[in-house]
Amino acid sequence: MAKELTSKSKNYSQWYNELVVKADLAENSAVRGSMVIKPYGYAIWEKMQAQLDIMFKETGHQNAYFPLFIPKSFFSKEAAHVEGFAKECAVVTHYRLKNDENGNGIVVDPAAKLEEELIVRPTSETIIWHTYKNWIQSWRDLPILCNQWANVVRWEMRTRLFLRTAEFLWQEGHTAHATKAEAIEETYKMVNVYADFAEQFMAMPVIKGHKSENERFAGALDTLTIEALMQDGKALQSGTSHFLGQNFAKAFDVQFANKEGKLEHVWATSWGVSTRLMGALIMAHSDDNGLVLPPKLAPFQVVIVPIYRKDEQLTQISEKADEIIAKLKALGISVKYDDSDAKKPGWKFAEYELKGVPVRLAIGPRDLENGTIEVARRDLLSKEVVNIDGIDQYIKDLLDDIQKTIYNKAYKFREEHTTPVETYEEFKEVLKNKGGFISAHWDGSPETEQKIKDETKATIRCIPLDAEEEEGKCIYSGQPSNKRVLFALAY
RNA sequence: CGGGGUAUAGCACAGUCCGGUUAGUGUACCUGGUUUGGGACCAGGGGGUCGCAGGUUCGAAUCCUGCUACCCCGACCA
Repeated sequence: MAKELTSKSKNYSQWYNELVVKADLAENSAVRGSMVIKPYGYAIWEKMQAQLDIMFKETGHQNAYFPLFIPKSFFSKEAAHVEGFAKECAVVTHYRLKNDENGNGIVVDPAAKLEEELIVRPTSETIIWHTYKNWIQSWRDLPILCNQWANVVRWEMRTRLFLRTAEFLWQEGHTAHATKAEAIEETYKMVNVYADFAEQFMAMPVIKGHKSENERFAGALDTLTIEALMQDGKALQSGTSHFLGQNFAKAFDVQFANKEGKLEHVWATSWGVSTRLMGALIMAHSDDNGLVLPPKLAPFQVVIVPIYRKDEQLTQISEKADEIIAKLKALGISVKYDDSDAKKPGWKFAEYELKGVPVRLAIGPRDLENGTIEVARRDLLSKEVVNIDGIDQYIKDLLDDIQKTIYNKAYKFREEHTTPVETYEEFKEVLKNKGGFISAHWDGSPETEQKIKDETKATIRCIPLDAEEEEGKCIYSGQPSNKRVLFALAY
């Protein structure tokens, strides 16, 4: 990593890309804007998936799978939706290749043109609602609470590793309800699941809130979001939950017979989080030595590095290490023992710091003599020598403490970088010199938000769910406002 | 699509302005030895169509033309 780059550096994306690559998480692939997720990075994603999946099941959802390809005509059925996604779709037009007669290698066979083009899903509302039409006839068929783990493709003009790749992995929940109230309740329920996941597992504090009209999902009546603050003062939308009203039910003609025997359109929600969460995790916690992973999402929570000169020493150390590993595993702690002879201890120390392993244990001849072990924690970069008796419980407590400490650090950072302002001058000053969330009054009009965006690049990240009623004046127009909203520069 | 930049070993770069030995440095890699409590040291070794295609020239990584890819800044966005 270049020395002048730090986590506070203005060239944050460069620092981030360096870290991501060096931490062995991902790299850009041969295809523009898409990524290869390397094994260590994918292990983190699997941890996230596993936990989210548990939380979805706990809230009554089931997994299902829908097609990758969506007929083009499906997209035109919901006007706002097609408007939102038309500009960034990958389109399949042919189904066969052939050898070129002029010797130019393999070419697309013009004879194999598809009758109707297929869109590689940018999101699955359309294909799913097409399917739901066949699943729903009566109020007895509702609700439908499905989630899909899948990849989607959005042909973005500009991409950024993890945060905005052309192809990304995500989950998308799609639910169908008999009543408006039940659908709205579902929308809130899932944004709460996301917030709990972010805070309890990613150790990343988030603000729950409504998106403004300008930032709302294409086709939604309301979009709830969790917004996190990165260390460079920019905000990242980390998950969204949409109340879709009856828009998709009407577009795909999905009606059910209610208890009175009358036909009604179904109410819908959709919600999703993506591999962008990986980017959030990295950018929220990393320091100049590399990743800092919360213990609950680390592929392994503890690494043991033996320090030895001779093979006999390694044998003795390994015996001790095996005892410790057995004890730690009994407490549900994941451990890697790195007795590889290929690298020296110093190299391993640096490497596991880069990878963000929460706790590092080192055992050498000195420890064998004294009955001790060296314990280093990644979040504080501190280390101490402790007695080996009771080490298992000691590590368990330490992991809990690290999880909390990482969260508290991020929380403190966010509190220190959330600034209430009263005037537009103040707004611009804070935005330029301090960054972070800016809490300000807004008149509620899309025009005002657009003007502020044009002039400062800052957008309304959300209207917080817990915003207090408060008389005020819009910082831009001076019109009356009854609550503050959060502005920030965003990724 | 607009504006700027880059393309030379797995990676990071120098060399290009001002053409001229066998294209170089760091790192990584291979072999041997000494090392191992914070990214070791010594010695030896392998690895290059200098992005692609033309052109100028006795001679091109270097000059000219065209093309392509990537990066950064905008418009777009989970």
